[in-house]
Amino acid sequence: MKQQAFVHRNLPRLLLQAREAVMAHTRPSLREHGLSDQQWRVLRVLGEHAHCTEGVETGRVAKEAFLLGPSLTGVLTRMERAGLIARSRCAQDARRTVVRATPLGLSKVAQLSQAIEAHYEWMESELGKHKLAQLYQLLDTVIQLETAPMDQMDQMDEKGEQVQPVAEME
Amino acid sequence: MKQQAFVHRNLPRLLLQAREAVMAHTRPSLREHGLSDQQWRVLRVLGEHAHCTEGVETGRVAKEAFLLGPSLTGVLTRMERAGLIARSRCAQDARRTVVRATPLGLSKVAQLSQAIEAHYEWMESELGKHKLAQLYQLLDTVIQLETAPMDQMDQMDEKGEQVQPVAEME
DNA sequence: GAAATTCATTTAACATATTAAATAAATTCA
DNA sequence: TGAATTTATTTAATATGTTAAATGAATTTC
Repeated sequence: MKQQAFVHRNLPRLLLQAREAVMAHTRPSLREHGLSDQQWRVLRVLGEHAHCTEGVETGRVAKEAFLLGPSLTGVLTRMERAGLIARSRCAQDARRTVVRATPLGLSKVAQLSQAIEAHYEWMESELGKHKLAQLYQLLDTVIQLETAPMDQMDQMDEKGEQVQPVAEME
Repeated sequence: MKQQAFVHRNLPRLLLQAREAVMAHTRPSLREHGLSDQQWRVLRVLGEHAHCTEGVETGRVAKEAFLLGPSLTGVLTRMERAGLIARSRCAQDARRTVVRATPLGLSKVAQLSQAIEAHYEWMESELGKHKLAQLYQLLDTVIQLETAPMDQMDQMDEKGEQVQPVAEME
């Protein structure tokens, strides 16, 4: 008889598939603008901090774009080469690097934001506002549950650091 | 006033975070066994087809492990070097390569399956059976919705091929 | 105030992802 | 049958992910 090692669904795989399914919609638009997924994530973060005229520290960008430092370094190098962003040293603390989007980068944020927002409207109409909100909440719950569970408190440092990504690629 | 480009949550980011949060639990066990995320996905697939004594075609492995062909080639090379799997040519169709897990690989599947199953039990007890099932269903719905939407039928080939991953990296 | 420590980022080495092109075998068709 | 096409996989080139180590600057400590 057939062995049945797993009685549950494969949750990481489901989450990955769902992410890919959603991104499959957005990706063509990104590519038309010559952006990789990661470059878009960085641009989006910079757009959210467009009021910071001095720029955003790379550490913050990494956290909010969900990228690891070494990955971000390469991404920023290519984005700088493409004229999407500009890097400079932080005046107060010379250890830090600050990044800001160029006008070209900002214009891409504006255009793509609109397209992506339209996609959300479509999802909402197809899926229903309630179900989408329900999904958001369930994901929040899972993240919270797995990120700081009781039986792992001892493994956490005092600051309750966020778990950083360990898997991804484009 | 502050610009508010996005009124919705960032769904791809939420899905990525949730996946990372879940994997953060499993990953230490994988690493103890010297496995990368991708290697585990391959082993899990092979474990699910352990009754196929001849092995599984790499095309099928790629689909079920959610890896692209070129990535799988490298992963299998390293897994073969580590003694986890064995490759051979398909007798019927010499274009195909078939893979099977070695006893070492199978033993890792058995051990890790148990640990992962325990994790699901824990999640179920923390989150509730109902909510977990609800999450599964919502993810299925999103995947189905985004994978074969009405306004994109023209972009699909006749066979309704599954969307393959475009983003990831361990 | 100089040595030790901490902190932010980058570099280095290797694994994986992505796209396009190349190989090689099977199938179709003239 | 033999050329053209299709199918399965690999190779190649480049981008990103991951870990550890290195670099450089700020902070602490004595």
